[in-house]
Order: sequence, then structure tokens, then C-alpha cells
Amino acid sequence: MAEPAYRRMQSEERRALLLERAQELFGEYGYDALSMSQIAREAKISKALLYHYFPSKSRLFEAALAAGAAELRERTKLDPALPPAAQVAATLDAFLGWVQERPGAYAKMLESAGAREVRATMAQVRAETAGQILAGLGPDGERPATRAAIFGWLAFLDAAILDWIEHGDMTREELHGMLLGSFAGALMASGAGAALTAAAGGAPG
Amino acid sequence: MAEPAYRRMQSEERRALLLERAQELFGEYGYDALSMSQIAREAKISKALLYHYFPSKSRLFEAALAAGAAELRERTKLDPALPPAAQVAATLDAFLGWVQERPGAYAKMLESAGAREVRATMAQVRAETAGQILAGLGPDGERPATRAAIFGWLAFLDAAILDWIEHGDMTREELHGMLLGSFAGALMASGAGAALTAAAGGAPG
DNA sequence: TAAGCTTGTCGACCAGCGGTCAAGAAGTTG
DNA sequence: CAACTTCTTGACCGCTGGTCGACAAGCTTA
Repeated sequence: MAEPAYRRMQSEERRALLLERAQELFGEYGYDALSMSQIAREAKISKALLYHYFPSKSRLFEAALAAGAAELRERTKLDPALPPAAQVAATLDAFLGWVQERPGAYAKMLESAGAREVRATMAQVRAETAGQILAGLGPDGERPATRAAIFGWLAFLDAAILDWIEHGDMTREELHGMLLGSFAGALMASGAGAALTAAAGGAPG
Repeated sequence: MAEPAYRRMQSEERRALLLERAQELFGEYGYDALSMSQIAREAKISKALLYHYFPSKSRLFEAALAAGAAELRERTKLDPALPPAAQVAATLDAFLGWVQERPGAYAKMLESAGAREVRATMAQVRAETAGQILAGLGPDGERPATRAAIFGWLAFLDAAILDWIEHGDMTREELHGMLLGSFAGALMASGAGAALTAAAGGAPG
């Protein structure tokens, strides 16, 4: 008679389900506008069970972030034989395409970056990205001004993308050109112009 | 015999005292690592009294922010007769000097910008700053790509300053040159090169 | 069919948060 | 010394992230 009060699932199945749901929800609400209780409610489980699979909210967010990052990485695989500027151009284009497919989620993710508990994680992601670019610049990549310029440009990138998402009055190509030109300008300004031997993509206008 | 359980103060005196204390504490801990209870404790009053003077934590933060901004504005008064690029150069230099005097507090303030309840306020501040720069650029300031470039550069500015504060291996002049050069590069890349008739300051070599 | 066991699952709980309220006490006025 | 203003407080609320012991789903064994 009595139906089971809940359906029991395999550990890995449940975990994957929760992760997927959390990814969607974080992308919809952002980190701090989404509570663990709400995630549990949406997934129709108790909050305690959510904590059984993920030890904390920040770790759950990191897991969701990592899942998204893996997806992105696949899209932005680069050819190490290309000159640095061309690598940046190609990767940037793939990246913009990826953002274009989930503009809301990307914006929420950028917002979430400011939340206290995940700040360190996001800073690390940025540091790794910057490190990759700097490594591709050769000896110039070790100069403090160039390091600051790359960190600055990564922030430039996110801010310009947010503006693009918010206003929607630029084509992706236009944005791409502006970003690439700014990248070149930042490198030049940092004194790393020598690394820009190959064409970095023309600025429109 | 019985000493008073607390000392009563004039409304304005208390308010000014609390605002000053809050400014220090926000600068030391940032927005979300600092609770209203903690502020009250540090100021040796009850939390309820703090709420009597400031209706919410975010409003208290905004008041503290505005106080700092007023200080900053006085330091960065600009001469509207100068060409735009020179205005930016001079303002930027004054701004860097201001940051240099309170590096920790400025870093905490940038961190705080990501907190949920103050995000809108910080976005508004940035929008006003961007608007001022764009207005100084003439007709170019109305182009979407230029708008995105200015927003991007403001983010660049903050990120580069954070890097500067964190590593401390650049002189202020070096940073100033890199920032100005990047500003020019971003404008060029957005197609607003015409606005850069006057020297924007040389990039270091 | 039923007992035994593993472990997925839940309700109840905790300290702390931002925020609110009626009541009390400090200090001034008649 | 009483009356009054208003600055100040302790107790409270709903919610958050997070923890814990106990229940029960459903497989294994007999």
C-alpha cells in the first residue's frame, strides 16, 4: 500500500543530477541570490542531502563552474604553432561565440565572481588564464607592467562583454575587433610591443 | 551613585562618529566580511542604534563611500579647458596618488563592489564616470564600441591597480604610462582615434 | 517470505546574519 | 521634583549556511 516516501538513487546519478540543476540555477540567479534551501527545493530533495553530496555552497558553485569551464575549454582549444597574437585572436573569437550562446548565464557568473566565498577561486582562474597568455609572450611576459596589462585586459574583456550583453547594439565582429585592438594597445603600452610581430587583427573604423 | 548606563550624544555628533568609524572598518574588512553587529560593537553601541542612524547596511556603506568619493573628487578637480586626453592624464595621476595613500582600503572597496546589495550603486558610480569621459570625447562618445571601450578601460584600471597594490613592483609613473597608453589603445581600437589629437602621454619604452 | 544490512535520505537543530520594535533611561525643561 | 523629549537598548523575527542523529529504501541473503 504505502508508497515509498522518497525514491532512492545511486550516488553518482544523484550527484550528477544535482550538479546539472545547480549549474542551471546559478546561471539564472547568480551565487548570492540563490540559497542552498532553494536549490534543494528545486531539486525536490532536502537541504541535508544537498550537503551530503557537496560539502558547502562554495564547493558546489566551484563544481558547477568547473563543469562549465570544461565545456568552454573544449571550444577554445588553440593551436600552439600559431603566433601569440593569432592564438589570442582565435581563442577570443571562440570565447565570444560561447558567451553569445548563454549571455545571461555568463553575466550572472561574472556577478557571482564578486561574492566573498568564491572570490579566491575566481581570482585563481584569472591568474591561470593570465599566466597562459603571459607564457605565450616570451620574455616580455615577465615584466611587471606587462603582467598588470594582461590582468587589466582580462577585466576589460569581461566589462566590455557585459556592456555588449546589456546593450546588444554591437555585432560580435565589432566587439572582437575592439577587444583585439585593445589587447594590442595594452601590450604596446606595457612595453611589450615586440611580442606583437604578427597581425593582431585590425581595429575597425 | 549609579553612573549612567550609557552616554547620550547629539544626533549629528553620533551620526558623524558612526560614519567615520564605518568608513575605517569597511576599508579594513570590506563589505561582506563586516557585519552590522561588529560595527556596533566596535563603536560601543547597540546594533539597534546603528540602525536608528542608518536604515540598512547598504545605505551605511553608500554613505561611507560617498564620503570617500567627496574626498577623492576634491583631489581630482580637472581643468575643462584642457584637451580630453590631457584631462584624463591629469585626473588619472591625481587618482593614482589618492590610491597610493590608502592602498588597502581601495582594494577592499573594489572587493566590496561585488557584494550583492551594493552592486547597483557601484555600477551607477561607474556609469557616471564613464559618462563624463564619453562626454569629453565629443561625437565619438556616442558610438557603442567606444562606450564599451570606456567601460572596459575602467575595469582595466581597477584590475591593474589591484595588481600594482598586490605586487608593488612598479613605480606609479610606470603604471600611469601603461594605463594612459592602454586608454589610447582602447580608444583607437573602438574607432575613436580622432578624439586623441593631443598627446595622451607616452608609453614607456 | 522475511530478516539483515548498507547507505541514501530527512527533520530538527545551531549560530550568525540583516533588520524591527516597544520599552527604558539620560538629560533638559517647567 | 515631576514632566517630557528622544537617544538608546534588549529581545525578537525570518532567513542563511551548515550539522547531526535517526529513519527507511531496497539490495542481499536465507
